[in-house]
Amino acid sequence: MSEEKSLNFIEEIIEADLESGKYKTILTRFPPEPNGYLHIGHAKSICLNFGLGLKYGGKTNLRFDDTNPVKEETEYVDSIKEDVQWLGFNWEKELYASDYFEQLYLFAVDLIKKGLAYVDDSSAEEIASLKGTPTVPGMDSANRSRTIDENLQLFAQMKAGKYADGEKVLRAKIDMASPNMHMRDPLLYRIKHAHHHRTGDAWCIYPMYDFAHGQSDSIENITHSICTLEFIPHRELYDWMIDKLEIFPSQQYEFARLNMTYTVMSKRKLLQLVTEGHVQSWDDPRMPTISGMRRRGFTAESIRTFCDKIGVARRENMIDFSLLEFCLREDLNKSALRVMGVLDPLKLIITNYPDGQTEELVSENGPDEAYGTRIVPFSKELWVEREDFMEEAAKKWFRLAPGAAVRLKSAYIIKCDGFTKDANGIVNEIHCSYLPETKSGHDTSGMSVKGTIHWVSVTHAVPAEVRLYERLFKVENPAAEDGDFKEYINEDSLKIISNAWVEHSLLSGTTATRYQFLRKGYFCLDKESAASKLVFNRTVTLKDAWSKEVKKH
RNA sequence: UGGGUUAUGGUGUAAUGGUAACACAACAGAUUUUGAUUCUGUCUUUCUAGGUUCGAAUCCUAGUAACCCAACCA
Repeated sequence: MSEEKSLNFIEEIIEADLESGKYKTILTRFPPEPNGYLHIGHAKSICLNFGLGLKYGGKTNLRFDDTNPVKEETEYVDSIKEDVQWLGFNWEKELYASDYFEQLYLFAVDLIKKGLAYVDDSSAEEIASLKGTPTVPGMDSANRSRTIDENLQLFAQMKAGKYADGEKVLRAKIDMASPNMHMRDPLLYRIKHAHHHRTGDAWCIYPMYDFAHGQSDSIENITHSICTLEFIPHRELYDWMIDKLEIFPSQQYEFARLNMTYTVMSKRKLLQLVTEGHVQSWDDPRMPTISGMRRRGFTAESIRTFCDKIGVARRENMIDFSLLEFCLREDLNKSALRVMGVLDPLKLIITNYPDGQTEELVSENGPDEAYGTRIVPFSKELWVEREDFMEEAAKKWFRLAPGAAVRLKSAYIIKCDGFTKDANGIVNEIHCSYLPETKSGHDTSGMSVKGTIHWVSVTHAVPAEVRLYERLFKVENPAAEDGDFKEYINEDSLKIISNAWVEHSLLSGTTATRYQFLRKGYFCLDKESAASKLVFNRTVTLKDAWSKEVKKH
């Protein structure tokens, strides 16, 4: 009651249904086809359906819409279950449309007996040409007037395997002149002599979406069947089936699917990215798949927050990728361990520091005291970030440059005295002197500097590979551009750094550990990482006011 | 004989006839041993034209634009 947040349109419907007594409790479902991996668009649907169940004390089923055996595989079933669980949701029942094949077959027989379905011998082409167009009414098939007995016999023979693929179909008898193309005698069953991932070879006829989905909802007593906008034209048929079959009246509601800038969101396109090698796999960290995002280091919490923030409505949308990044950073900032890692190393020598000496300095692990501290070794030679040094300081430059002073995080203030270059004219060493009285936590100097930089001790550092990811596409909406969407792929979306140095403490992490490399971004261990060779993914950068400053000039 | 759906700042989402608000983005500034975080502030909105009303984002009329529908896919 204290929650003032306004309801989305589906919540309004549910509250009205609960209040009127239409339902005592609600039952929703998340109904993926197991023909690919789940992506962030599915996450919106998952959060919606499971969220509604949770919010209103109802339940949510996970139902696999597995009515097309040639596209579906157990591998996908497994990944979908893993992804839903990872997102933090528990389903009431794990169900399959294929569980209902027998019941669905009986429904079809019922329809035939009622004179509302018939077997058609027409080819796919003939059916298409008789269908008409949106502006031209269709025409009846010659088989439309078959007797009920004949239809019953033919359908039984279809089931028995008497016919080859495509030889016959079962159609609903509705209205070939309907303005809704889906009502022009839609196909109910087609013949496919194919192996099904669950029913094996038990069936050679398979129900179409329109004869499986709504009926499955009804069998399960789903109260609110939520799908995306493109199914609006199917709703008339959905209702027709329930009416004619006289079964539980589930109701379909549609919302707008998620679109996000700089990525694509269709399984077909994502599949192409994988099969054509534009990315490595479905869980490539650049992919908008749940598994890709998980591997990249996204937290389930951040994805849930994102889905909550984008809302649920019925108009087309294009969400800024930056909103997702905002939700990610907001969550990671609360929990990521603060560590130091140098991605583009440049050697810094503290000329007045004793040779061979090591100090154990203390550095904080997290955003607040509760995270405690750890020891970070310090010595005469350090790796620092190459981009933290300029031969000639720019305006507003707070970092290293000849004559400039900076603080080494958790260590000392140092002053840059000079640098050397290699034979190619590339800077290879920076020479600095440190101020012993500026030791972190014990600073008695009263000095203050504008810049603080991260570092790792050369003799103590651990080598690591770091993978940096950029957006996968160069344009906001690749699907809407002229030509093939793949022309807009960002060829520089993956940058592999093989010579990074990180602090020793990173040897003890797991893939579940979230790190903030100070000043560089949020990172996590990749699944390919090993003790012998650490591999990190950059989940997301930190916001960077300096790079904006640079771009301005 | 076409039908359906949707229009609110740069992007999303609210406001259910009564002060157009919240978040992201952008832009300024303060704090900072992360140019991060945090904090403060600025910026821009009801598709168009009529109408009803004391009062319209909301109701009415007529337009306009975008998206969806003619797979033996889901």
